[in-house]
Amino acid sequence: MSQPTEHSPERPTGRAVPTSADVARLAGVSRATVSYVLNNTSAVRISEPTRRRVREAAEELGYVPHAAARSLRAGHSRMVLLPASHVPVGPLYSQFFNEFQWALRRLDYTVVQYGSVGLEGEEAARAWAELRPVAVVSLGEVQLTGQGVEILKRSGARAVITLGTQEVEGTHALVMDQGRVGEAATAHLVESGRRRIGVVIPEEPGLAMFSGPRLDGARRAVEGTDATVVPLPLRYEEESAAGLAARWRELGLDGVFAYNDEYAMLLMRALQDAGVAVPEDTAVVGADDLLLGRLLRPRLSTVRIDMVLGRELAELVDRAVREPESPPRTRALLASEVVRRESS
Amino acid sequence: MSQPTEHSPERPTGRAVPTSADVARLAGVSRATVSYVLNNTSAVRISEPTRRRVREAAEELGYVPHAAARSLRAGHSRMVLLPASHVPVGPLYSQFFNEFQWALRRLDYTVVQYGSVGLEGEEAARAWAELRPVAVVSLGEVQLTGQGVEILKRSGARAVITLGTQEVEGTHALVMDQGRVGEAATAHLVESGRRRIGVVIPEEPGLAMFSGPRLDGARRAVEGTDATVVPLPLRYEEESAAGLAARWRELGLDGVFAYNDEYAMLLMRALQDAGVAVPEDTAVVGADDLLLGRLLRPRLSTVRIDMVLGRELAELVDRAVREPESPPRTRALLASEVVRRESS
DNA sequence: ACGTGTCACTGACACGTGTAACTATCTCGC
DNA sequence: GCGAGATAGTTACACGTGTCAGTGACACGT
Repeated sequence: MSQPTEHSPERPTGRAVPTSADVARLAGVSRATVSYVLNNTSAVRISEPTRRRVREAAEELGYVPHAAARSLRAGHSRMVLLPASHVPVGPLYSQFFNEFQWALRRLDYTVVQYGSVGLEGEEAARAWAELRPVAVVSLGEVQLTGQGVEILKRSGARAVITLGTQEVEGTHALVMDQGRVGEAATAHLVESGRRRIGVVIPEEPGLAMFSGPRLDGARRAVEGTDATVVPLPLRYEEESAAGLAARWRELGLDGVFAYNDEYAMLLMRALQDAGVAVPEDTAVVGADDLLLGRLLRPRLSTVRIDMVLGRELAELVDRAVREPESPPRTRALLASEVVRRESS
Repeated sequence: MSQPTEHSPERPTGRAVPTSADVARLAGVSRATVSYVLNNTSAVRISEPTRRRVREAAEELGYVPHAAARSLRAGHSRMVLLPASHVPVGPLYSQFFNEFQWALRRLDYTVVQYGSVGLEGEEAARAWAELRPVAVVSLGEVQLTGQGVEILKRSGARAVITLGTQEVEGTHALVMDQGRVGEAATAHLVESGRRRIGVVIPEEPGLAMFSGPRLDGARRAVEGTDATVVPLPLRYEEESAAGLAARWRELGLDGVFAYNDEYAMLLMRALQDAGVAVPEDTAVVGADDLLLGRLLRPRLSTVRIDMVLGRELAELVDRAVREPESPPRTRALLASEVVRRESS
């Protein structure tokens, strides 16, 4: 609109985006030469003076290659696609994620997190396939179906890796066996003499994927014993916790696995305020081994979870890309270990 | 280097990825017709039977358009690029981020988070520019220079928006004035009669961007009063907090702004263990208003921060894209308010 | 004089898509 | 019988890049 001294009717932005042809023109060489120089193609020899002229021209024009055109021509990209997560994730996951990105970059992949909020199943798979990634690493928020995997593979993806709570047909699946977390926590409570054991189920959406298997694991742990398990819906709010604590005696519970440390802290405070002694009347166990859990009195017992290493996962991706014919393998993860402190 | 068994020169995957030409062949029409049908181009009329044949052919082949080719032809994309964050961020930020993504998708943009871990300044800008995004929203981890902004704009980006702690030349800048957080917290302490006020500075890397301005704000708050400010380096570990608490009497502090609620909880526990009464001997104020802070005894006083709304930011991006000639505006953010509880 | 080889490049094509310009066929008014 | 207009398509080009095959120019051995 009001740029001072621009009057070219062509481009609203004023000047066009420079291409390799512009660089070639300015350097007085052919476009092919430009490509050879800027990509350091070893099969072709270009004299040193020419190389310099090309580099200087590129610098002067501020030339940046067009990634889309490049990968169109090449027929493939080294892009690894990660559907962007929309679950509020903790620091544990955050650290894993950075490590993973860093490792992939080391292996010369381009990591792209693609926001597919609001898309589901097959539709999401199609949106991802449009980008022609060489690999897709789904972190479990979007449930990938066998159909979706087929779409991705047909679009040229050489590897589809899922990191979630269950196996997906046709993919390299890293299954985080959340059940073992619930099992370990509950077994610990049973061993320390508890008999009626509550299991907190967060009411927040998006966590069912974790809480379900954890509850199943808890049930497994009491099989063959005289202990029983009681599911306890809970919202992450003080009122909800207070309401639950008020019904505690009537529920007759003497132990609780509280999903994770945050819910455990919330519930433990509510119990104490309601006059329930921890651990005497009721033992409380969380999960994730957060630092904050150690600050409470009594100190919170927890389940420490060994997350998969980011570097390890990156190597798996790389191997899967290089050998796309190797059959997809499923691997179980999530070694977990009870850390007993004072609340149990 | 050492890939073991690569000897198929043509296509390792066996069958090729279907293109619109394949669809055209199967449907017995021209490629243009396929494009018109699949894009619902309104300017051209295609009969209903033909439309059906094309759609069925596309379905049968599992055709998915090639995003790179498409945006190459179109000359632009509706991609908004977000440099991926590698700061361990809290739930507050996480929520904002999801809202932002969702709102942008509503406006028909494609959100891509690009992992530029390990790249810096101009190099990072160049990597982003290769993707030819229509807008770049930098969330502050990577410091964008004026030079970098120039590269991006020359590559066709119609808007560069920075959300950070300081303004960047040539961009629409949303400046989160972290100083006001420190100022509000410290002013509150001064008003309640405290005179020697500690300000926690996390030693974790990546947080300096926030802690520095907060300290400055604290200093501003004591100007013209007889109160003083003492910086307190602290690692997010129990030992570090215990060490600091052990020196408390010798430091002679009677109030502390602990950077945020998590550090505040850590420090408050250490102080109590060291025999320092809160709030009688020392008042403690955190920031972020986490639920967990309300669980402690005494309940933690804090600074509630009104984050920018994701939807609001998305609309700003959209406006900037549609009117690229409008001059970049800088806006200050971060209204913050002290929530007094029991620890101060 | 001639084949062979090396050096330093250039010409031309292909990747997959969107769309402006064109064509062929049919209908209708007069 | 014939131009005008609608209908239903098709042909051809452009986007920016990588790379194969070719092309002069020159050197060298026989």
